Amino acid sequence: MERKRAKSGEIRLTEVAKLAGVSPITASRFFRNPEALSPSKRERVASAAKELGYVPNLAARALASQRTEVIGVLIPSLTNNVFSDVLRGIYDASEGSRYSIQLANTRYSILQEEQLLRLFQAQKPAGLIVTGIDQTAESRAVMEAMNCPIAQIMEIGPDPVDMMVGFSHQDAEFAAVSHLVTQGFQRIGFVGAQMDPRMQRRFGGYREAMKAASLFDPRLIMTTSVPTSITLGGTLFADLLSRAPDIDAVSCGNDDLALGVLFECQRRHLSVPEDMAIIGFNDLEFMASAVPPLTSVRTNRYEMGRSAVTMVLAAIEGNHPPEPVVDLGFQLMVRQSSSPRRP
Amino acid sequence: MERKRAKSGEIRLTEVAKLAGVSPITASRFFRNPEALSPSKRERVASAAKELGYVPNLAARALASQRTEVIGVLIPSLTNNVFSDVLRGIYDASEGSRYSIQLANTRYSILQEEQLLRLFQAQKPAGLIVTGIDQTAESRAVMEAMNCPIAQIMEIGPDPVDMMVGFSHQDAEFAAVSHLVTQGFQRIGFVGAQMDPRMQRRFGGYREAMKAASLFDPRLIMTTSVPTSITLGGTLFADLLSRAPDIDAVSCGNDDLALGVLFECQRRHLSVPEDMAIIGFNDLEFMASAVPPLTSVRTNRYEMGRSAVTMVLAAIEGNHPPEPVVDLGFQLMVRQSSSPRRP
DNA sequence: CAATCCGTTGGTAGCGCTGTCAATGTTTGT
DNA sequence: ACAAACATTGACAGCGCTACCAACGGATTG
Repeated sequence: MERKRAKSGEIRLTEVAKLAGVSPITASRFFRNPEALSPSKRERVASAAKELGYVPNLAARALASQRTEVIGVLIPSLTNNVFSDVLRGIYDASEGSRYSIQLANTRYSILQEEQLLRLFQAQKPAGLIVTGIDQTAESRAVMEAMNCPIAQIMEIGPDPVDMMVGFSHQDAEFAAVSHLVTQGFQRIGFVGAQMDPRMQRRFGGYREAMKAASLFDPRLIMTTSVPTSITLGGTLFADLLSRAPDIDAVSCGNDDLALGVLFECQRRHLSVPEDMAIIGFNDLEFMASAVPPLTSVRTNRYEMGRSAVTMVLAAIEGNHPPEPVVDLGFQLMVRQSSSPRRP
Repeated sequence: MERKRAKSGEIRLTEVAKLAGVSPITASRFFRNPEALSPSKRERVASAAKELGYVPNLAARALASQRTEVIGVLIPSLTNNVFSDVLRGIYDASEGSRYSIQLANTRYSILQEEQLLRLFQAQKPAGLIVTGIDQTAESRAVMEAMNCPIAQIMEIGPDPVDMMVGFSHQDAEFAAVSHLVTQGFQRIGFVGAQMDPRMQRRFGGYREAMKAASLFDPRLIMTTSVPTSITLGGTLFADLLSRAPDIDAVSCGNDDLALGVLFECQRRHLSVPEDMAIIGFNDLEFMASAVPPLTSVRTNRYEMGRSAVTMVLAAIEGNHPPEPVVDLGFQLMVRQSSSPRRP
């Protein structure tokens, strides 16, 4: 008995080939590299596929070719606005390519990351994008064994697994705090939440800038490992104020915290920046439209996602970028909330 | 010559089986249904797999079993905070199950949705979650042909493709506007952006509530198809004010717009709610901590994502829920921004 | 005019796993 | 004690596609 449309009711490549009057392998080539066919056959296969409504079986393709067309992406949070921009860049850049994105959420846990990495291993992705540079030794080992291009994003540092796209959080925060110092502020507080590695590096930037200006005082620091939120910004700022009532500025580890601080200032009738200067980090959309507009450090999040995918895609094609570490930098967006202190 | 670790350097199931001294099929069963093995063999296979560091080949599994362990998810935006909550629910609920999430972004385009749906078709997902109820006829046909559980989320309506989890945007907005009416406001404006189907239904709720109170006036409406943002809220509100300077309240199609309106009020030194009441939609985190706290309609976004996955998972196991349409409702969160109008 | 090359096409043989069904032991009921 | 029911295991035959290599014809070359 002829074997035909055996189990599944799906159209197979063989059917298409038969209708087009070519061998299955020629039909197969049509879907992967149409230029290799003569125009006449190309035409025939195309119309046969359309007529039958053929949909290639990805599992069979992956099994036969020993590779997938999936790029794995590991991010630490789905809630944080920062990552939605990165993701948008990632999805945008992957569009049009044959590759699809497989997203996983580590929830800021390097152990979860390790586990997810092993899960990805089973999929043999064509490429990988991971957040940050603080993987466990085990995670690094898995990545190195994975034999596919890997981009670490959000930060840059020495010793990339493969490629990196990011910027120096420490330098960026250093610039932010130095700006406040230049504007004449002296008692500059720091408010931080979540305290993931990037937040810690930003805190490092704050510390170095304060020390460089001989203004460092541990009482000016208010951090927590609680996940960040706007409300939390207000709470932390309130705590900070009760400990150090003489602060004249706050550098916030991110923009959500900064907005929370602004609201708390409004609640206490502290004018910004006259009574309290505020600076945020990331330059989310609301920073410019807040009242007063809030100074922040713009980070190129969308571009980071885009570049990471572009680099991974190029590497898959064999074109590893000459320089594996790309620094996307940052821009200090000076706004009213950090206007110079009155003399 | 013996065929062994043929092309790829990967460990195969056969190797594990050999080391464990069982047949490949028994080893296979170990990974899918360990309870079916006798304790001794289970033990042997487990240790053999561990020793060799075996990772199952998902493509081969999918090909042989004619199904995948992927749940496809279609959402219209990665930027909108609303969807990050839904996504969090989706990812949280899928964790622990064997299923992984495949996310795709339609960018509010039903044509893009159609295309992505066809792309998903090729993957034969085990389940599908799509946003909204306004698919094209073509999309519906693809979904119906897909032969897997499908949940439509965010909204509810008649004629589900399979299952639905959501709430009535029209009823929710109706409740919001009725609340403003009850509080004594008369010239209630509406500000809307993006104008996707859900925003349009919310607008419908506004219109009905205003008509019911004999307060409807087309000059009170300011909408645009431009994607939503906080800044846009301010702009639209400014436009609205110049057209209808006598408005005493604004109902915003979402919270971002509401925050933009609040900022614009602050800029113009309009007190909220004395000069202008504000009400938002979704109850994002910042609504409660704004100054003054902003009234909003809480929607159960996280729960929506969770339920959708739970229902799809159950349906995959053959337990379709008795009631295919689940209404998660909404709660009016009354805060200071809609305090009663002075007599 | 033969030798060589290239572009195009097809045949064969798996890729690694699981569905099906039969075979084997093992317990239960009467 | 014997049949019947159950639990456990294995053999076989693909799942739909592509890598690899060979074959073919026509164009190009010396």
